[in-house]
Amino acid sequence: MAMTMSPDMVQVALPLPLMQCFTYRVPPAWQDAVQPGCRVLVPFGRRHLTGVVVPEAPPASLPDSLKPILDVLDDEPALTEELLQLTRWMADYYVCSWGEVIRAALPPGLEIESRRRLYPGQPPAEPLSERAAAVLRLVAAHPGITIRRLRQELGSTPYGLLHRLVRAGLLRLEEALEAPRVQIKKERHVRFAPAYRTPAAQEQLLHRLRGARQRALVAALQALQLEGVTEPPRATLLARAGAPPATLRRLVEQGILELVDKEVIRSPLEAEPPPAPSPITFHPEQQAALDRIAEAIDARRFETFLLHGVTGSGKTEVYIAALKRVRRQGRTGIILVPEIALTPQTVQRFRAHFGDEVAVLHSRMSEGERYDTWRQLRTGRYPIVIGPRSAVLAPLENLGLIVVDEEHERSYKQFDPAPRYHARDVAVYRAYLNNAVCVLGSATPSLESYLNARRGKYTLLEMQRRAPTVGRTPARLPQVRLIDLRHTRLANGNPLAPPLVRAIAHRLERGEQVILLQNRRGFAPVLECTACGWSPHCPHCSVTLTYHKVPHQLRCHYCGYATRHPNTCPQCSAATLEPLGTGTQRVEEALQTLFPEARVLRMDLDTTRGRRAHHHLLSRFARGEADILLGTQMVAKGLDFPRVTLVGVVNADTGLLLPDFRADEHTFQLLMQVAGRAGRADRPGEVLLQTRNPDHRVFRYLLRHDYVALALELLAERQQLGYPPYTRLAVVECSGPEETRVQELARSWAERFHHLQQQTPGGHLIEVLGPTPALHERLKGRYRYHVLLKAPRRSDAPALQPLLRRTLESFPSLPRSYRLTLDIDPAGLS
DNA sequence: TCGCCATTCACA
DNA sequence: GTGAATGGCGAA
Repeated sequence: MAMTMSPDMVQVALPLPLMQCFTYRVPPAWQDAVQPGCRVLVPFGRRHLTGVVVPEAPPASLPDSLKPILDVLDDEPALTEELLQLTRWMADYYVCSWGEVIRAALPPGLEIESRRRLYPGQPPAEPLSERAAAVLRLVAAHPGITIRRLRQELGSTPYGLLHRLVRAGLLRLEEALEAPRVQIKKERHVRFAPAYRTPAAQEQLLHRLRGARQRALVAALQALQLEGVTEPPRATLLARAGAPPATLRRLVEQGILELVDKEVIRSPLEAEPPPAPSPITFHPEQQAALDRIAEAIDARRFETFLLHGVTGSGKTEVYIAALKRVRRQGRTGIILVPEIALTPQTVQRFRAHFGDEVAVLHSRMSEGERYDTWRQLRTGRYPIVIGPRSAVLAPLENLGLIVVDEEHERSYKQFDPAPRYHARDVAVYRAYLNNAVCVLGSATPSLESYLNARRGKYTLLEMQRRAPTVGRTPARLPQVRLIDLRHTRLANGNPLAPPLVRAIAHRLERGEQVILLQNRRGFAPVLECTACGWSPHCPHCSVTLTYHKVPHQLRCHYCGYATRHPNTCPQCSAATLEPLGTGTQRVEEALQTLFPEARVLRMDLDTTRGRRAHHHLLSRFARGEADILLGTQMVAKGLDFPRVTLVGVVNADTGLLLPDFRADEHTFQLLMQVAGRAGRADRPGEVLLQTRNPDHRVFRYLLRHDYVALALELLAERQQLGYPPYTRLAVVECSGPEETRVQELARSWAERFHHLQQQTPGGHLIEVLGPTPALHERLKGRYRYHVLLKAPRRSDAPALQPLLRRTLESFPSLPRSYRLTLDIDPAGLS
């Protein structure tokens, strides 16, 4: 990809789902400033949008006249050549627009766009149609309402009506550029003007000044100077001098003091200095793994390692040692962790070794903090970044290492807005582009990575022993036992069987801690009328409503719909609605009844809404302020708690019953991970699993901590049944408000794909399955149908994307509010 | 014939 | 993803 280009026109990628770039003329004034990777403001249709200049040649055929770029928004390119190359590859691989990928690589909130807003005009002189009156009411209620918002309220955009209302003077339509939501934050600082910078001049000044307040201000600035602060913030100086702003203004007017604007960096890292590093000693397995990685780093060779190490085997120490090696070469590193594991404790472990070379990115940061961190990464201020999925696109140059910790975690796969990328796979490709090393770490690797390792595409490094904690013997793996719920009569609604209750009581007596996993939030997932069998469903989604006891509500976990709990069954009027099944709230209630003295922390989506709630809960538990940590899968990740000696899984079968070919793999991974929380110091740990399927192979292998045996069995099965990682999948989802329409569109899409494939030399490489209704056929008021595409042989997989793209391009445009979304390598059959 | 809506296309 | 042109349909 050549970075040189004819300066009078450029290709611009726009953040829209359009599979093409657009060509713009560059006015002479901008020709020196415009470079690939720069953000530019361009006219597009009747709108203005922020796009990014990409290093592409203009197409052979162009419209007669090109529109000009209106502004260049960056002095330095926002994206390096390397990131342009990476995002380009992602757009090709994930079959989405380059502009959409670029948007994911830039901090949010920077976009400048034009918006059209509506304001009330003259009052209507004659009676209006119902619809026109509705529009005027909306605009009167929300002056400055956007057209998009109006469409949401009305269901469609009545452009004709709007224009007539504007012509009649009943409405005003204004188009304006919206400022970016984030900007560089500046703070006013004060300093002496050049003539007063010497001590002598300042002394003279103090004699000359008449006002006591003016003298106090000058004296305060002098004092601050002696403390080493030559340009204090304005607020600091005023507070110190006890002077009003007017005094300062007068001194500035007299040319004695100057005001300067300084950039302020909003940083989520606490001002506290990084902690002291604890010494690292390596056991032989760690050393061997590190030696292999170090060799590739020293050779500056691209290589991907799968670091398969049991919980507590010391994977983080290996990451740190590898990163040190990379830093000694002057190269940089990215550490990816699942969002949930991104606690201050994780960050502190890296800060202990790398000090303020470490930057953090995560979703709970404000847009301002993210923007500032991104800018500092871009300038090279931080050579190390630790963050979730999106950090794989961080603007670091000279990359030497990318670590993907807990690489099997599904949160690495982006779903909601395109690009639907898998951060692990992007990490491997980015490492390849940089001749860097990629380390994928996990106690229970994804079958994709494990197969890649067995095939030699990745280098497999095994660490099967727990590392000794300093000065102690290594902790043993916890003992896992099953509680067979088929033989245990549970009292109505009691989710905890006697053996688990006894085990909990035992730990409480000894002052040890317990973690309980119940992978469902709320009180009960279903409410059912015992008289007629009716249960409440979401009006927008094809799912039952979950009963939440606090607050007393029925809630949809897919769209957020909430309603009051009905007192009687709306179908038969009986007052016999009974909660079925178990959620975290029910377990919490049971614990409070059984152990009124125990201090229980519940951790699920409902108790971790706040910015730091997640961290607060975990650190309270770590400090011993609670005895039992109860929650959804988020209790499986995160910290080490040395006093936890019991892990209980209230319903280990949740997840096994999902209609997903990865159900067994995911259940095993989750249970292994939560089991690893037990007994990490020198106290032995115990894991109790409540199940109705004690003979299930997942439990069989779990009892023996035997990942490899399960992986081999699952791999053999996947190969036989034709599932990934032996085949490649893509899902095309068609969604919209009307079921028959959605189904029809999905069917014609499948036919078009099939048809195009037949015309392609080489024959039928890709199987087309469906359309079928999605697992939850209706979500948020939209019906969903899936077409599954499958490349049965890996050698045929590269045919998938070009065919998808061609189908997409040749498919007629969809009606408003109907959508097609493509998901390459889907994480689950949702 | 007008107003309303869904459909379709262009956007550089 | 959005704005605007197009054409069919029912009400006047």
